[in-house]
Amino acid sequence: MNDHLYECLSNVNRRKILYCIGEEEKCVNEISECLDLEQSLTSHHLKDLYECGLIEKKRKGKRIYYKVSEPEIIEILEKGKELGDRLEKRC
Amino acid sequence: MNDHLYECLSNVNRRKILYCIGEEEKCVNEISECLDLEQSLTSHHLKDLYECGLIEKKRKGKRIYYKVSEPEIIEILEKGKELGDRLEKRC
DNA sequence: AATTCATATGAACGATCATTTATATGAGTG
DNA sequence: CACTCATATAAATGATCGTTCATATGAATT
Repeated sequence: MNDHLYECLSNVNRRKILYCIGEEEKCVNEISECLDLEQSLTSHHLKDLYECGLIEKKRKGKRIYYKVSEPEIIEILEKGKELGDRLEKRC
Repeated sequence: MNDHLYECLSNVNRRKILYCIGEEEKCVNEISECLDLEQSLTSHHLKDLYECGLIEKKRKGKRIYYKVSEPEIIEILEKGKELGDRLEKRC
């Protein structure tokens, strides 16, 4: 998984998580609810994102809060999304 | 495969192909040799890239030349690479 | 039209991935 | 200390992906 950024970004749920915590940090439950994903699945994806260095975590009491470590990733995602949309419309 | 750009970019050989034909258009054999990939594997990846809209093809005699359709993709790849490197060094 | 060169395609297979289920860890609370 | 809340992890499974091998297509050449 940790080979390259783009492998980590290839999964739509991981991209959604990045968008979701891009605005403000959130705990695992919030992310799960926000994206309607099972808690354990969210945890798995958070692990991948964390090992890739894309997100940071911080414990506050029982909860663990995650946030994007490099805000630039959101810009890259946006650029990719724009390009993707443009390519689709072409066909 | 055609769901989203990032799924197409997740494979390292496809990314290499994009870099390879980013500078100037090349035929399949040239791409194969350039990246040391089997011809059929190259063709498979070219098909994926083509269906994603990332590349264009043009026949000249026996050969088929491929080029990047949206040069912006190279910039996005570069940005991703820079970010990926930065994230790795952090650890 | 048969042959050759360039590329594409299809089937097969192992490898990796995404998801679910069940369970473990670990911090706070009564 | 027992309990519960929040999160993590491990095992299992089906799905998808990357690659290889064999073969097909299609254009040029003889």
